[in-house]
Amino acid sequence: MLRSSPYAAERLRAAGLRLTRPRLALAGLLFSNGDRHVTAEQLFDEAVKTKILVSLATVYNVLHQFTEAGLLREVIVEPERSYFDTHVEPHHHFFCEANGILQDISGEDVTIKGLPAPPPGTEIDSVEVIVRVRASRA
Amino acid sequence: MLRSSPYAAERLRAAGLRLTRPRLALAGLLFSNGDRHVTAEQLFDEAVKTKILVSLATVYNVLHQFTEAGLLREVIVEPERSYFDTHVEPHHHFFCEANGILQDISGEDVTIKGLPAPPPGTEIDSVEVIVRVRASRA
DNA sequence: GTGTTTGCAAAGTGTTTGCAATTTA
DNA sequence: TAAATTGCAAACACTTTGCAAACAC
Repeated sequence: MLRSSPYAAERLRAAGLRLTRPRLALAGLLFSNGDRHVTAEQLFDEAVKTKILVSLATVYNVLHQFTEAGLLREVIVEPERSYFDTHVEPHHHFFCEANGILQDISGEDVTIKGLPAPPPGTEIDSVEVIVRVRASRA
Repeated sequence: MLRSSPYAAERLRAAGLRLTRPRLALAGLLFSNGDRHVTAEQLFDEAVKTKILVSLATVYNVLHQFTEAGLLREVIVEPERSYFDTHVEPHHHFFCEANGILQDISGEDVTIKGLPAPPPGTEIDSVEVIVRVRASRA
């Protein structure tokens, strides 16, 4: 039983992942509507609402499989929850703790100057800017 | 029973915190040796080694009390652990996941250009750069 | 003395895992 | 059919909490 957007199937195949019902369904939710930032729980709830039968454990598994396959990127902004971002190119984020909303900042527009060399014996893996915001009391 | 470095006592008093044995002992560990980045578990282990009797729960409580009092700053770089930084001024970090080591990057040397305005209705709380590094295969 | 803080153990939260049953290719 | 994946429930790691006893001021 393999039915979903052909686009999702495409991406999974390209990433070398088998086309299973949960993967196709979740890929459909994730990749059909522009850039998204979701937690496992959010995606699970969405799946349930959309009448997709998946277990929460599978949502976690799939999120990690997608991340390893380069289809997602994990964003760490809260100690108690992981966010997954469908935008995998280097870029930055606004994060509002009050409502848990992450928002992309294009990586190309931002320049960072004055970074020292990484500690001896290490090399830079990624550079990420997190701009924490709060509701303005205006 | 209140014995510890007078410096620690000083800071606690200034922050409006009662001078309790656990607080004084942990403040001694935290603030006597320049800037530090610790997890609750690390600080607890250190306390145990130093023959300081504190429960892990109290270490958590104290870390949060110190954070609220402005003596520490929480740094979020891993989903499964919180780090606490004795350096509370705005600054940035190198982080090596392989060994869990955080290292300060002075905030003054770094300039970030091209950040867009924060989302409508919000204002910037903090801007933090996290440079993830890995052991170089040199 | 009064209100705060501690420590313990239990509860909580988000996440991972073991394994039999199912499904993909 | 062989190998991979799923779902469930149990296990996990880290953190928080409830509450009686201990302590600071």
